[in-house]
Amino acid sequence: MTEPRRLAVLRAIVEDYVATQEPVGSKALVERHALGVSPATIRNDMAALEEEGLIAQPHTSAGRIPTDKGYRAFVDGLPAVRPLSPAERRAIDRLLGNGEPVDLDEVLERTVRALAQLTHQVAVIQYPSLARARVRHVELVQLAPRRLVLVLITDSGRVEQRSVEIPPDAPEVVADLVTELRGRLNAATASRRSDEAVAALDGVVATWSAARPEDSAAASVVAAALRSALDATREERMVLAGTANLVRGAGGFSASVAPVLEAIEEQVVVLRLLAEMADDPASGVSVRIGREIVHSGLSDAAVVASGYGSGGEVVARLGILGPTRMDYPTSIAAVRAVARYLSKVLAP
Amino acid sequence: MTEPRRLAVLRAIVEDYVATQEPVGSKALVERHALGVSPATIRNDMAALEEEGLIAQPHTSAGRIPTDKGYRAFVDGLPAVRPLSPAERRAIDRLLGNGEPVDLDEVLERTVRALAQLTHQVAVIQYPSLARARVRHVELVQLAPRRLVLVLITDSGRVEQRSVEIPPDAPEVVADLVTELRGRLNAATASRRSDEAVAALDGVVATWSAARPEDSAAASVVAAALRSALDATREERMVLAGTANLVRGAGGFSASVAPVLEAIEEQVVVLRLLAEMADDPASGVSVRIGREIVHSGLSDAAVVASGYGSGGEVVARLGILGPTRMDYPTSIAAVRAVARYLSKVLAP
DNA sequence: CATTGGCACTCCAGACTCTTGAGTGCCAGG
DNA sequence: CCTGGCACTCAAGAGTCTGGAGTGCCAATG
Repeated sequence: MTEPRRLAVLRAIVEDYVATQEPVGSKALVERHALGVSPATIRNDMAALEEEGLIAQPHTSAGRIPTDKGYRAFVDGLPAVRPLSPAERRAIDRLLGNGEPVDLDEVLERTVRALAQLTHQVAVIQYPSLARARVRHVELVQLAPRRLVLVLITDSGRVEQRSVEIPPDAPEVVADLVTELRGRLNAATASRRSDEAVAALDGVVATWSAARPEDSAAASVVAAALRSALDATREERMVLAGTANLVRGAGGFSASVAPVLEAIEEQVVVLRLLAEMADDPASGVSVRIGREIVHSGLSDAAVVASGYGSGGEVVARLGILGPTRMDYPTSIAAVRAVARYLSKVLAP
Repeated sequence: MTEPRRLAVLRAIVEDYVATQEPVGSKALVERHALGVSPATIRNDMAALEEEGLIAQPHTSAGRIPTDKGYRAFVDGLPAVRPLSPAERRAIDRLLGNGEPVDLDEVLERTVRALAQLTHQVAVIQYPSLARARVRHVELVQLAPRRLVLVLITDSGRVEQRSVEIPPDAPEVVADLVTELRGRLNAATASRRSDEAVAALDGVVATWSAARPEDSAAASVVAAALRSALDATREERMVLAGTANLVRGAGGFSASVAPVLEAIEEQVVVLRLLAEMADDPASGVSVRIGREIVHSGLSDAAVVASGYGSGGEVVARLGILGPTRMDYPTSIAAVRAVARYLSKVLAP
């Protein structure tokens, strides 16, 4: 029983099971794959694979299906990243190539839809994390006597907004106060990273309160809003597409899809999951399978993810989520390709 | 066969069917509702109701289920908007009451989640339409020699952003150019409604090109971005929650939920649907049931929607989407309550 | 004339059985 | 180490049966 053949058998089992969604037996295996040995031999290999916990049978005398561990061995044993087929390449071009991208939101929106369509899974893209981004400009605009809106622009082009309500016990703000406050905030935070900018805020409030004590309340609520906006640049957001794919191939998940949908709606879960996945240095892609995902509702899901970012630096992550029984080679290739595309588009 | 009793029978059928999800027969009906007549009488009524197309039997010798038309009659015959139960009121307070709303995005996000939880359906909130909003401020910030970001702030607090790329054959822009362009754009558009502002833009580009012909290319791409942002204030966006509810009560939809999920992901469909629903003046809520919705994938869905807006003026709509077999009284009450809540919160 | 009890009829759902076929493990022989 | 053969297992599907819920119709009744 040669060692390499056993892996070939595992690979064949995974491929057939992914394709047919049915337990695969020894006879079917030798028919569909040129393994050069008889079914009996395959049975011996299967027994060994089952011994190792890589495959299992749903019931006695049924074919075998891969376990999480089996998928893991399959993925780790993949020779290299499969290049995209011409059809896939065309599909990417078609989905992403045309039209002028008008802003970050739209680029991500379009890209996530493309990824979902390519892989037939749920696609997720995390917004570029801006912990390293620098403050470019702070805009403060008055909408009503007691109502302002604050807009934070970072050098990566992300825009955060906060509405500010002046408390009723403080005096109403007037235009030149807004102007001056805006000036001071910009002076204090411009070109700073968000953590530095937050630190500088206290000083602004202090000197302001000393100079114009009657308006200290207004200054502090505005500062609080700015602090919140700065914090948000470190906080994560995401965009999502392809939810319908979850129920489409209805047999995808063994149990119900409800817990999966719930986990997805609870975006925090997905973001945390993406964050804790470290990419394989060779392929740039990481894979989590079944029980490797700690979250309870996702125990029969798998995630394929990759970092992306401008200039080689990973600023955020994207990926797909689907049943463990998914086409890993295709998914990995698609995620990798889309991550590269997005990195290129976002490069300044 | 008195006319009012027939409506009572219809109401009872709808209620039982919604509760049990099973066809309801004459005997079960008299047991669960105090109708004061015998099953045989009910059967006569049922025959009449079926004659009118309000109910139907899945097969001969099964109980009856309401048709779309039956639900419609049921909804139209509802005595009045059911007041919220104390439990529901508490739930709304709990879900929406606490915490300072920091900005529009977050208010809508939180509200839509609450609505989904209250009704156990998919909830949708359309962003406030800003066709009537006025330009408050246009900000133009330079990120790189050929890269700008443009931010549009309206007096309703909505913020739109566009990134602007200066074409490589035009000269790079310098700081004072940005400043001057920003000034001219603000002068031309401030306090204008978006359609007026769009109209004024051409003038800006024209005078600018005359004054500084070498930078006319930069001016026109910036103007295009601003025009796009202004257009977007009229275009619709929406926020969504509760997708998991679609599959939760798995028997909800007769066929698969896949087409419904697809329609929802195609947000345009939902937005168009919301837009074409006119609220009943009495309750402020409108209902579309089954085939009344033209979209093919939604033929066994129902939508309960309501407008909301600050100061009595409807600026946008919100609603829920679920199977035709839904608890209309509760849904209508919840949609109404949440719409009122949101109107109050957004009131300046 | 609406209402009611009775009755014959229909038909789905679930339980039960049977059969089939794919698949397995093991063993003895190459 | 591979292979063919053989006995064994078991889920899935096809039939069959039966109970019960439900209906429509009709004659009787207040």
